Amino acid sequence: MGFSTVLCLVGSLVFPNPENEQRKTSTRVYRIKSFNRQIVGDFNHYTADYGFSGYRVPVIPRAPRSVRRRSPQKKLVEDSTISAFELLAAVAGKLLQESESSTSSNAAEAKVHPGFRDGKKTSLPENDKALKLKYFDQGSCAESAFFPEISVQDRNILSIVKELPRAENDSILDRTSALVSCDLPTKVDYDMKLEMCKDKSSDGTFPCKVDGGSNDVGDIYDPKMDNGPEKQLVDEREQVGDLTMANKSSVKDPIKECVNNNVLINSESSVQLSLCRDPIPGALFQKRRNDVKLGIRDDDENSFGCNKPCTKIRPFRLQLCNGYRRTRKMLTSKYRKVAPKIKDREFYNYSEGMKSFYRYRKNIYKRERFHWVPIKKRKLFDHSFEVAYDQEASSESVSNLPEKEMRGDKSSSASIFHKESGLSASVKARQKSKDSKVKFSIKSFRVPELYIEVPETATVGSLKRMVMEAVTAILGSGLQVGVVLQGKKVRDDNRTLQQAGISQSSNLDSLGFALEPSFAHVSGQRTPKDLPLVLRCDADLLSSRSTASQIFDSGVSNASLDPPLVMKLDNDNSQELIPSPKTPIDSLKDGALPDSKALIPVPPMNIETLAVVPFNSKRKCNELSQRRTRRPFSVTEVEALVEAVEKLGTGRWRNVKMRAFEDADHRTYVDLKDKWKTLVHTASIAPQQRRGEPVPQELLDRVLAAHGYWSQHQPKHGKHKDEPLQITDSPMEMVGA
DNA sequence: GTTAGGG
DNA sequence: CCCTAAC
Repeated sequence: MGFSTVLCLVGSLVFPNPENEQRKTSTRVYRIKSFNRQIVGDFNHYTADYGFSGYRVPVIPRAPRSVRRRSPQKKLVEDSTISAFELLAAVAGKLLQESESSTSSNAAEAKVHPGFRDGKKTSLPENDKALKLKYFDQGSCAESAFFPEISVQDRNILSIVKELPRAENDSILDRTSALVSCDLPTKVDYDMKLEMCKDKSSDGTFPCKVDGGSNDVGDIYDPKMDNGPEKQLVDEREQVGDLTMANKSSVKDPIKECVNNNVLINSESSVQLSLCRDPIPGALFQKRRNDVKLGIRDDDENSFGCNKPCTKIRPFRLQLCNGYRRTRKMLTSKYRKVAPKIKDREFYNYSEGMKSFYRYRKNIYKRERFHWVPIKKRKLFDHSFEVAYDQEASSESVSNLPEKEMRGDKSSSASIFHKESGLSASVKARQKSKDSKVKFSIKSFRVPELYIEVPETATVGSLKRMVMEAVTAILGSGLQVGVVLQGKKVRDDNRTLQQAGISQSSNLDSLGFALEPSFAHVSGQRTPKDLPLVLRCDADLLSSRSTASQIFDSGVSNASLDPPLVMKLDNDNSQELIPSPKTPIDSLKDGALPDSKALIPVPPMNIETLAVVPFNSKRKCNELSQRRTRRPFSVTEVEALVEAVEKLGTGRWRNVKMRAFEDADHRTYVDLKDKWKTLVHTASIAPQQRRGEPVPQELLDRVLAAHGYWSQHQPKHGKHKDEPLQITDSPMEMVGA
């Protein structure tokens, strides 16, 4: 059937909170939360290739989204800013509605329209694009609003903007300029900028973007680029030129082909497409508290409804590994909960936080564990997933789906954010009772999370460039699609959807698609051995979670946890655009984008700075590692354990290990001890209360018998080291008799 | 490095 | 499984 897509690039930036500019640190960390695109596709039930190249699908207009749905905005420190955004949102929404009927199905072809004001910029894309604007404010949960299909032609928006007080304009402008826009959306953005920049006298000029058609990547505004904005613009355009080109070709490919060929999509093309063709973007504006040194993922708050308003910060660390990737391990809410305690500690030092993190994790996990309600945002801590249930998105997707049939259909949407990789995907899955097909509506993909650290004195323009660089690097390095089902990564590409559990009857809400960076050299670092390598150092963390060790018989394993890219800009002279032929990012992608002319204001010394992985140097790798993957004991193992304990007793786990689990590297004696503990518990409870793979009652009986016996004979504490052997045959005989 | 226990 | 105190 037809394969249509709704593309939406969402760019998010974390802005420092101006109010808290008290910190001496001249560095700011920007977190690019996401660049999303939406894809709607229809997949054959039996195709488990996941090779659908949604990116190639033609862009279709998105249906308008009601602005009313926006959740109430939280009070911001900067009311003006809020107002501005709200205003924009409102306007956008209005425009959207108005233009709803005029949407075209092919976004690729943007029409040129005469400027609507002052004869300024003239080309205005006509296509409707969806503008998703996420707005994160300090201390508040993420507020998001979708502005579907904004008709650029509508000049009302312009007028309104223009009427805003200068302060507001500036705010808007700043934020707006931060948008990574493409295509049509860019136009809108641009026009607004033009209007606003009239009043801006000192910030330089706004580069006038030359309309390049639908493939524009969007301009990057650099207020400091007085001396050559145009040139900069050109460079930037060139930078993405190849990407755009690549896109074109792929875009034209009928989706059908991609879908039916069962061929994995060229990740690069996909990436490029997402980068260049994504219509528009939105921006996530987030504020960070500067007074808190330990950052905590803001998303966490959403998950737990935390009331703390100032914990927008999140822990992060920089890592130098062919591109600074951040090992993202402990970004869970517990972590946040302890923020108050560690707020004054070293910025990158989370040792304390980690402790707390672990301490709290369990409770939180318990709380979340069995809840799968459609809350706004939810996470699967065990897998570092953030699952968001976006009603808006859902409704939007539904209303925009090409097939009208979808309307009224019971559909659910859920997005899963892979915290470790920074990639996420929102999926809207619907089941079609006929044809044994499962329809997926991939609402969005996220590029890996980016952490960019720049000095406060850096210019917005430099920041933008860095973001662009980072994104380009990620995209250029290639991406691969991952399928996550219920927190587990489906790795077996040969499985059918049915086999993988992705079927009509399955809970598709828990299905997610993730874009995973696929750095060649990184992948080469993957641990060859099939070890329970959960505990690894930063370098390995890059992909440790993706190693084969995680692949289980079922073909499903925990999702990989790839850290995000991290960029750091420490140079106060960042204003000076330093053509960096070999920036960290460049080295990262290394060849991926040989033609890139990106400018990265990161001097060599900064590279070294980056090389220093804050966490790394101060903590043990294990501290950052994730909990080992759960490896349930098999009946065979239990049997071996029982037998060993029967003979050795319950106080010599090391011996038990050597005796019965010598070759089981993944079973430590502590594990055995713990298992015995649970076995005893299991044996003592009612069978109905037992979970997991059932252990033969016979074994459980032996467990109880041995436990009872050794409890009395206390072979523990090295009482009689040799007794076990001596009584090897007596204990069980006694008990069993 | 091991154990024992609490989490 | 994790974490730690106490060997």
